[in-house]
Amino acid sequence: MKRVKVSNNVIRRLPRYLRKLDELQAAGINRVSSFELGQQLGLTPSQIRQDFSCFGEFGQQGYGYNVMALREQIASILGMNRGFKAILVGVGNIGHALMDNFSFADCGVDLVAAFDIKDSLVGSKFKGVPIYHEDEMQDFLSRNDISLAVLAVPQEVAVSVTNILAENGIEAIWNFTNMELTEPDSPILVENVHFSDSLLALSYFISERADEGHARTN
Amino acid sequence: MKRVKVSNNVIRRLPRYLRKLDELQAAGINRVSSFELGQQLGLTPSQIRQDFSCFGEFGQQGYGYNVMALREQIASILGMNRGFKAILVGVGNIGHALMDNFSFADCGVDLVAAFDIKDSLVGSKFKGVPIYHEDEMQDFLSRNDISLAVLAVPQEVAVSVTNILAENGIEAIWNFTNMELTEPDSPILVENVHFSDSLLALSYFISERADEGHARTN
DNA sequence: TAGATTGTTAATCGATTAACAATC
DNA sequence: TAGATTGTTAATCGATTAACAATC
Repeated sequence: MKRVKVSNNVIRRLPRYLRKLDELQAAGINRVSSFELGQQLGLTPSQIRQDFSCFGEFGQQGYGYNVMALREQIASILGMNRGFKAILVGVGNIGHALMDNFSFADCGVDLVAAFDIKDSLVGSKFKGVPIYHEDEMQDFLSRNDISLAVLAVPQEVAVSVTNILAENGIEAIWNFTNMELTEPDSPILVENVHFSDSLLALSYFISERADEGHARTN
Repeated sequence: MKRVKVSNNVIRRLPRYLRKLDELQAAGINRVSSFELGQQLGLTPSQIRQDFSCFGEFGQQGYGYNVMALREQIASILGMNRGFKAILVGVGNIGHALMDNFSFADCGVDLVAAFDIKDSLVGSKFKGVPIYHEDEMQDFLSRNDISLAVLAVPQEVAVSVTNILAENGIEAIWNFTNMELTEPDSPILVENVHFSDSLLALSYFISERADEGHARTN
């Protein structure tokens, strides 16, 4: 697989391609052109072909793309079949909701354990995932090859937990706390899920439309 | 306030400015330059000044920006003081986690009601927010000026609920289902929170680094 | 006043779009 | 073969960065 420097915009579109291809596959469609894909995703055919060409040649002239084959290529590019292992730190509401509703497996990620400090949780299993005490985390990490930590602890302890994770070889943090964890020198990858950023952007768009609508009636 | 067409990139940075300014304010800092702000956010001073200039002149030559004043300007741009009202549809794990952990008020949004079909929930209140039966939603919407719906229902009913919301004057949907709701012709604003897209992007970056690291050792 | 820093204009850089030869 | 559609190169467009006069 080619591994040239790919822009962030392209990478952020890959999961959207994947979802759409899954949808097409589920609908029994096994062939798609960049034109059709573009229409359904609101992108130009050019852009889609450019995006794919960052990683190789997946199509066929005069035909387009095989849905299943393209889906597998993109899954592979995203690292979905590398068997990355993850732990969940913090089994509060958000952590619990993730365990219950979110399919890590569908992303090719193996959630192997969860950690919390609450006695009522420690020792139990949820959907097959054991919940251990956070004191055991360091030991667990040293004995297992964990790439990823899902951080869903209270804000107050977010930074200290992050330090423990970083010291114990975690490569990436999927951050559900509202804390900015990215330290300039740290080699750890952080992907933030800032609910408020998302809601505020939406609030902006509602405001914008309200103002436009008002202007139009004047 | 100026309302020129502002690029999506700029809008997505506004909530980050807001968070950083809140942080500075909490730390008792009341003055900041574009240079300092840039350092802390990993942006260039130029970009920050360009971003702000889309909306007006908030700084002062030789001084920089007053943290509190700038914070209020950005809050206002984001529509945080417009008193937008929201309802939550679906009080499962995710919906419950949002009610419990997420501060709508901090985003200037007033969560006035939640809806579900579960008898054990209907009629109760959670953190002051009443939970009604989904059958009452249409009636509720007709009698209240609700801008925003937080969609946290099971995937199977996402589209049908969206239609009801659209027919009853909802302007925007904050979408926590993994369904693609954006219909080409629909005037409703949709902001998707796709957990899987976020995790898959992270998975890509871990893979990329692993490959690079491997290449480096060769 | 001298120093600092803005807002804005111009230059650069990167991403998207268009065009088209290659080819299934 | 003729039609369709790719992968890629060139053109365009937009976003970021640099520079600097204005001014606090």
